[in-house]
Amino acid sequence: MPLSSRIVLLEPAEAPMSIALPQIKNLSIREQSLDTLRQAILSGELKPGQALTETDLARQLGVSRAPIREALRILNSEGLVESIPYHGTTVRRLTKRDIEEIYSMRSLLEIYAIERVIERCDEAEWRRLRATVEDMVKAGDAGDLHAVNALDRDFHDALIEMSGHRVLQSMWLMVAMKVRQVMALVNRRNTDLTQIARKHLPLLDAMERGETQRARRILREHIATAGDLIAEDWVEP
Amino acid sequence: MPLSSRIVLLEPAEAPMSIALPQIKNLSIREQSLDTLRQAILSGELKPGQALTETDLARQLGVSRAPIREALRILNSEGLVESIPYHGTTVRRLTKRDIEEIYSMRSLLEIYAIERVIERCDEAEWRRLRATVEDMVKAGDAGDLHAVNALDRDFHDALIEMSGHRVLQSMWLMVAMKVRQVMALVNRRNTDLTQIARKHLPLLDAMERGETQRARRILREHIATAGDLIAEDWVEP
DNA sequence: AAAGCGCGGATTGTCTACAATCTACAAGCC
DNA sequence: GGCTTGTAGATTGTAGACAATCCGCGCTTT
Repeated sequence: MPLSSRIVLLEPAEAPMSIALPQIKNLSIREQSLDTLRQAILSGELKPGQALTETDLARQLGVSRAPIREALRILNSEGLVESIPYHGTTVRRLTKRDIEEIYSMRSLLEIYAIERVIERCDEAEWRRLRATVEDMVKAGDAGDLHAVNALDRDFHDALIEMSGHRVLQSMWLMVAMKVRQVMALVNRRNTDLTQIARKHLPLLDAMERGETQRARRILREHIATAGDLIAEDWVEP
Repeated sequence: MPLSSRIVLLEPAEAPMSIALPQIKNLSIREQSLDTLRQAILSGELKPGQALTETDLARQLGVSRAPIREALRILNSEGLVESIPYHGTTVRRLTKRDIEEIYSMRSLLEIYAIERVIERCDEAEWRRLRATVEDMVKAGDAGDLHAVNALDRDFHDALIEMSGHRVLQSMWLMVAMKVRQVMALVNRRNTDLTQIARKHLPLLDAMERGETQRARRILREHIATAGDLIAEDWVEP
């Protein structure tokens, strides 16, 4: 038996094997169901108002009701679904007011985040942000809607993460999920991709120069116009 | 049998019987367990780090594990407990950093709330707020710690509710729970009750006069000093 | 003596069956 | 006919049993 190789495996920080080998994670059925359902709601696959019957979900996913129920309770406290005792669970409906509130909360949280980021961000992180925006611009020029969306999410998530505020981050998670859901439900017909991507440049400039007030103003308008555009032609059920 | 009385009961809107008869609410065991556990955590009865074993809880409450598990999942996504797969659930620990973050988030949310309240509050609501503060002052003078706490909560909850922003309200709920927990865990030795109660008066004045900037400053300092005082002599486990 | 090995106890994860409750619709009564 | 009342079907709520996993302890092996 090659003892040497075993010893290497036991050495804690010798070789960076964690990079080569992907983490093996045996997620519980509850977590898998949760992820699946959440993803389906955020992608718009499960539409607001749609009924989520425990028995049906369990049969579709090939599991029992217990883990499904626990997943639904979690989704309920995340505000993505609504449950009525002995009646059922449905994907939560979104009104125009909801959308306005979601975007105003997003504005509040994100502006607070960039104030903190401006104070504590270092050179490496600025480069990381700038690289993301540059990729976004490229994707916009190439007309790759999917990539622009993903990079836009990355950018704003990174902003929040860099704030180093975990409570803020958990609140952001809630709001960001709703934003994703809204974005998936609205049919963006006249969206100029290159425009969206390039809008991030002045924000990043202002932040990097430490011009807090200007950064605040740009971000506030950025989010407000986005929210207003969506809320405007939102069709209530 | 007195038939007449039965007829009265059957009349829908004749007599205001809904006032006489209290609503009967059959809360599920899950909800009852959830309320019980949450209350125990917020009151400090269940201390951070304490293990919450499903079997034990089920036996203590005289129910099965299923509803307990669902309650624990909800508490987990509320951030009050922490679960590790196949290992157990514990009351979430609070670090000094947590407390700083909680109070800074409270400040952010509540300042945003009063900005909205100043714009849209009407005469009756100002009276309601003022009455609460006056009661608080009285309770403070009487040295009734419990009453001051309850009225303080009422006051700040009312502010949030008056903002008419439901998403803000749901975020507030999360933060306010943590604040309650912290307040219950810290031993306030040198708290001047009359001082605390009277501190609300200038805030209310500034708001009622529409002096937004001044109201912001007062509230920010009010919350910051409270948070700093607690964070200062917080003993980490 | 120290590093692997396996075993037992404790805890969580999942499944199945059964009970409680709600909605809607049909039957009965005035 | 309109209102109450009862019943059927569907759905959620709860219970109890079993499986999977983790942890620590003592044992073996080198």
